[in-house]
Amino acid sequence: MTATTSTHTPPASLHTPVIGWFEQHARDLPWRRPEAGAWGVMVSEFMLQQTPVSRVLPVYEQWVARWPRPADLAADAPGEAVRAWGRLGYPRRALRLHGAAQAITERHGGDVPSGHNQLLALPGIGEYTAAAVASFAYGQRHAVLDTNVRRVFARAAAGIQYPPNATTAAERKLARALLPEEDERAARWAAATMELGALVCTAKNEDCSKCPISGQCAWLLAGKPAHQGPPRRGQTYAGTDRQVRGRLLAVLRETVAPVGQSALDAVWDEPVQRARALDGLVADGLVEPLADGQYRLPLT
DNA sequence: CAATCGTGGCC
DNA sequence: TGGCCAAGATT
Repeated sequence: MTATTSTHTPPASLHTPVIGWFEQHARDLPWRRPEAGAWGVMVSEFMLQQTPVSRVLPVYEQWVARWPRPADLAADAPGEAVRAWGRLGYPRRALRLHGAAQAITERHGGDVPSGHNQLLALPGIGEYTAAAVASFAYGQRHAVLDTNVRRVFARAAAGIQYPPNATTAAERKLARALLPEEDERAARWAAATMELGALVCTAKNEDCSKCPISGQCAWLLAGKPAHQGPPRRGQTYAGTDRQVRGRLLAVLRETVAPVGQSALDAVWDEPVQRARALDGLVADGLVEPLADGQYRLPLT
């Protein structure tokens, strides 16, 4: 067997330019500052799930000021988390973050756990977020596969414009193979590839002239062929239950006092869909029905 | 595995 | 104008 070590040696030819670019161009985001701590990192990761940085920034500042430790959030009502979530979208994330804070308080002495499996066991934390917190907050070596990193790898390594709709085993394998050996450098690499995807190797209007690895990008070298596979599923919104749920919850966020049926009926004229949406919010624990027929954000 | 789950800005 | 996209998780 030919003893080429290259197969098992992480490509420093990629690491060095990408990490170097990151050191020059990384945004100064509050959750990247040392004072953010693991809790700040975790709060930011929940908020950043499917929501742009620009919209997260002000809400993040309010959250960590109001609830500086997991126990502070755990001691407050889940409805307060939903209210403070504001218009970030996907409000179940607020509920799950509150639940995660409770679990951290009860099971981990109030400190965000550092183990990948411990993180995975918390509500609202999946494969990506567990790896992100372990990597960014604790400097561990994990493959951090978010939409940005997946796109960068799809282009640079696979030579295609967009990654598959769902993360594949091949992507995980590739991400692990590309991981630098040393923990801190691996964590740096994770943040750097993510930032590269967010700022340069974007979904649309990518700027290859600013890319530190354009000379090694399989997609660019192939002439940037257009996306082939199945169309990436667009998300309709107007007229859906999601829109109705959003309107209902917006009413409930405005006031601490319980809200009557009539105030909720005013947000949507179709009664069947309106009732279904409200039932869904109650089932999700986002809304609490009271005995007198009124509704409010959950106190417990 | 595919559907569901918010919201707003941009080209 | 409207489809597309944004640091996913859950069922």
